[in-house]
Parts: sequence; structure tokens; C-alpha cells
Amino acid sequence: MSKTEGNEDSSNKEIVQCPECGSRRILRDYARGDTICGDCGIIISDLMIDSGPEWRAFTAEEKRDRSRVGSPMTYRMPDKGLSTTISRSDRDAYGRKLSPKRRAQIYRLRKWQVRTRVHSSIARNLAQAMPELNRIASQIGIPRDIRESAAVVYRKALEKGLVRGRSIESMVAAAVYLACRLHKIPRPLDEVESVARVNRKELAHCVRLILRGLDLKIPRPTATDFISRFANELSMSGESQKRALEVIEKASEMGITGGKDPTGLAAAALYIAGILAGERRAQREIAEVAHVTEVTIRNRYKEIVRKLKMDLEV
DNA sequence: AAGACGAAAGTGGTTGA
DNA sequence: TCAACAACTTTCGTCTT
Repeated sequence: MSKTEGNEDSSNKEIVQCPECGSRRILRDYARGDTICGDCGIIISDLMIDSGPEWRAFTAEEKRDRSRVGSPMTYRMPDKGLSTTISRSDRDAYGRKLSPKRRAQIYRLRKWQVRTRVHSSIARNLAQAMPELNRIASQIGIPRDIRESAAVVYRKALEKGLVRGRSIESMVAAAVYLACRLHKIPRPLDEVESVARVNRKELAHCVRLILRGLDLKIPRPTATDFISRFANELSMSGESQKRALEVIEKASEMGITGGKDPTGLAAAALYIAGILAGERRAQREIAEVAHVTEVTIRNRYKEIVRKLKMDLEV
């Protein structure tokens, strides 16, 4: 049966209404070549199933040449809908039982068919996730190599099926966050949260999901990890940084670092170091870059001074 | 006047039943 | 799942430089 009757140009129809929610606010994402509903965000062009052939014939000759059997191609399926599916049944086309040897062969074929399909679904997900990752990464300004490992983390999570049921964006954000921690330049969760359109709870959930699912052994960020970044933002010298690190080391020897917010500790150490090195910074300034309050800096640094019996001739 | 201090009440996350 | 808990924040009045 020819599939070419009466459907010339059906694929050229302009989309004016969202098939999901009926909205008429239709947006075009030229960068990705998608047509998107302005209200529900669904990708319409990807969902439209064109019942006609994907080619057009202008002459009778072309029609004859191009006619063929099979469904039209659709980009909705990773294999463009052209694949043959190997059935699970253990009988052949005539209903006879297959020999054990043959059955094993079919089983192997089927396994690989399923596997390749999974792989392409991963590729499709990645195609969506990677631009997102780049966006988040460049907005909070993280270097290329960390992006790379964020991508690796995300891919692993994806392959483990951890992304299923969560939004791609939140998982990408979580991957970025974790990659930063892996590289010892942790960014606060809120910073990632502010550029990703994900609420904190969801983001934290995803982070834990990945941590548990991938068995990542990421050392918990310590105060020392924050020193250089904070010091740079405060334009404090290497001398101050060195002193701050010493302060932290002594403090942890005294066992007063456990359970405390490492950023608060780093902030307090920098405050003390600033005084010692003669480049004092106001608690407010430090609090700002460390994303903690002055009160926390005060509490920490009071405690350190008390426990270490330091003398700050101010 | 700016910065530092500390008390008190409030908030979000962890832990253990 | 819920309540208790510790750490941290917010707010605000006071003190110091």
C-alpha cells in the first residue's frame, strides 16, 4: 500500500497550539531547533508524530522511486523508529520452538539490542544536559577541568539510572556542586542553587542521591580548602593565608573544629590572620565573601583565641 | 561613625526513636 | 515520620576605637 496519498506538505504545517495544554504561546528555540510551548515548556516539535513520509515527491517518477514500506522516520525514538525489535518469545515465525543453541543466540542479540538502545537514550539525555551544565558552570565561573569532571559525574549518575524521575537540571546542578568539591574548591550550595532553577531541597536531595548511588568518596570540605579563595577575594597576602592555615591547623589539633561549619572556621582564621599580619579586614567584609554572618565569625574566633590562648594585641 | 560585641529568639538540617 | 538538638542566622542594643 502506498503511503503517499493525500498528504503532500502535511509536515509543513505551522504549529499554533500546544497539543499538551492547548496554549497558543508557542516559542521557537532556534539554537536547538525546537518548538516549545511557552506555558508548559513541553518540546512540541519533538512530540509531533508526523504520519506522512519524511520526504516529498514532486513528480510521479520520484514517487515511484521513493516509495517504500515502513513507518515514517521520527526523531522521537533514538533510533528514529527504524529498528526491528527482537521478540522475547522462544518460538520462530512459524510457531515452532527454537533449538537451545538458537535460543541462546537470539537472547544475546536481544541483549545487545536493548543495550544499544539504552546507550542512545543516554546520549539523548546528555545532549540536553551538557548545555545546561555549561550554562551553570560558566555562570558561577568554574574552570574547564571541573566542568569535565562534572560531566563525568553526571554521566555516571545517568548510567546508573539515578536521573530517572528527577529533573535533568537539578541533577546537573548537583553534579557541578560535587565536582567542585572533588577539586577541593567547594562552592556553597546556595551559589549553585542561585544559578540553577532548582530549589535547595531538591538540589540537596540530588547531591545525596549521587553520593550514595555512585559511592563517591569525596572528602568533606575542610576549612583549609576555603582559605585561598576567600583570601583572594579579600585581596589578602600569601603571608596572611599562611597564618590562617596555621591557625586552622592548631585549632583542629585542639579538636574545636568538629561539627563546625568549615566556612565559618576559615573566615575566623582569616580574620585572626589579618590582624596578625597587619592587614585586618572587617568582620563584615569577611562574612560577605565567606557567606556566613559576623556573629559566626565572632563565635569561632573567640573560641579559637580562648582555646589557643592567643594574644592579639589589637 | 564604623566596627566589634553579645544576648535572645528564630531557622533549617541532622539524628535517633 | 516526628521530635529533640546543635550549629548557625537574624536582630538589636551597647561598647570601643
